[in-house]
Amino acid sequence: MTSGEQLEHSDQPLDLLDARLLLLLTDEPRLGVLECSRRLGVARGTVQARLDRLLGRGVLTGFPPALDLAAMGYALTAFAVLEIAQGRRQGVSEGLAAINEVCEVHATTGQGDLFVRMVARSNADLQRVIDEMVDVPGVERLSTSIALSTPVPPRVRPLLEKIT
Amino acid sequence: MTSGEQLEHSDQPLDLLDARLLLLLTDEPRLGVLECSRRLGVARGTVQARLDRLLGRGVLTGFPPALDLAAMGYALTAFAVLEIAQGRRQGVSEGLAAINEVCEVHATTGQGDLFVRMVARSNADLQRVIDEMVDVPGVERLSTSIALSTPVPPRVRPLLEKIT
DNA sequence: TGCATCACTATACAAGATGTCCAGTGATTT
DNA sequence: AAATCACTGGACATCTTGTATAGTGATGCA
Repeated sequence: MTSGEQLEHSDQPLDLLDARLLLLLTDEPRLGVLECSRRLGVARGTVQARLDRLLGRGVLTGFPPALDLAAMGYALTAFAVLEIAQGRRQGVSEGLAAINEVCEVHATTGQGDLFVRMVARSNADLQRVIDEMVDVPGVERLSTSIALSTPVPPRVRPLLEKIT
Repeated sequence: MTSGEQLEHSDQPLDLLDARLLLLLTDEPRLGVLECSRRLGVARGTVQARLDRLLGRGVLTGFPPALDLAAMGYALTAFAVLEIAQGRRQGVSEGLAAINEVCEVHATTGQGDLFVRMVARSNADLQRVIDEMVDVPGVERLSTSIALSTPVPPRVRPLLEKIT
């Protein structure tokens, strides 16, 4: 009876309903399928199908718990740019991955070869983490900077709102 | 009858059960409270109480949907280090926050003043995003590097496993 | 030593959600 | 015109949730 979304299915990865659903789940991630369907004004089966499709396509990869590292005792977040010996990226990456406090590593263009995000409990602890990184075979130069504040915390919301 | 965790409550932010619970939810985030209690071998009420406590303390901040930006059409991730005019951090941060493709901004020590993570659909699109950033009043210098690969994707698992 | 407190177990019950069907409808494709 | 597709709306049994309560062992404190 109702209906009326714009259905230019596939090709365009996300349509309006997908975006609204993801936005809803972004704001209240523990909502069940039924509650989502009520809020969006569509049938439950539709929400279920959309979620399945998003998961299947790999757009939605899951609902991991978001942890506040600071609240867990990791007061510091720091970034490191490192230059590595030619052809050692694989090995260095593995070495970095073995360090617990290393939260993220990217290979980048530009002067630095690898870019690392890490956390530490204190300055002394950060020193220890840095030392561990320097000790990884293949690491030639490492420069660190500490995050003083985070004016824009990690977000995807604006990209979804753009669709809406 | 059973029991036997180490209960050195509070002070230590996370105990063994907390860590195991968070690890479980990291791996299978859509598990319900009941299923978690079964897997962990504790009573449902215990899991419920732990989750409430973690949420209350702010260690667990929620279960946001994890989106694969690449699958959403944002093929590129890039980082920018920018230097800004003295005393303009607030304003610049707001300007950056207004750009949809800006996913994260940190103020850092070291040469650059702000560090930005952003995404784009293509090289041309990235150019557009960079131009928008340069146009933010107060931005004096901007250098960009593109993420070629991500040897270590964002993770907190190792920090939890350390507790276990 | 003795009592209060705390975290946990174990169980219960009503209310609600989920997984899974299916028939029906309108729009799009062929 | 027929087939296809996404969606609606309803139904059903089964499972989960929110909430409560009594009982147990360990810890803390007077």
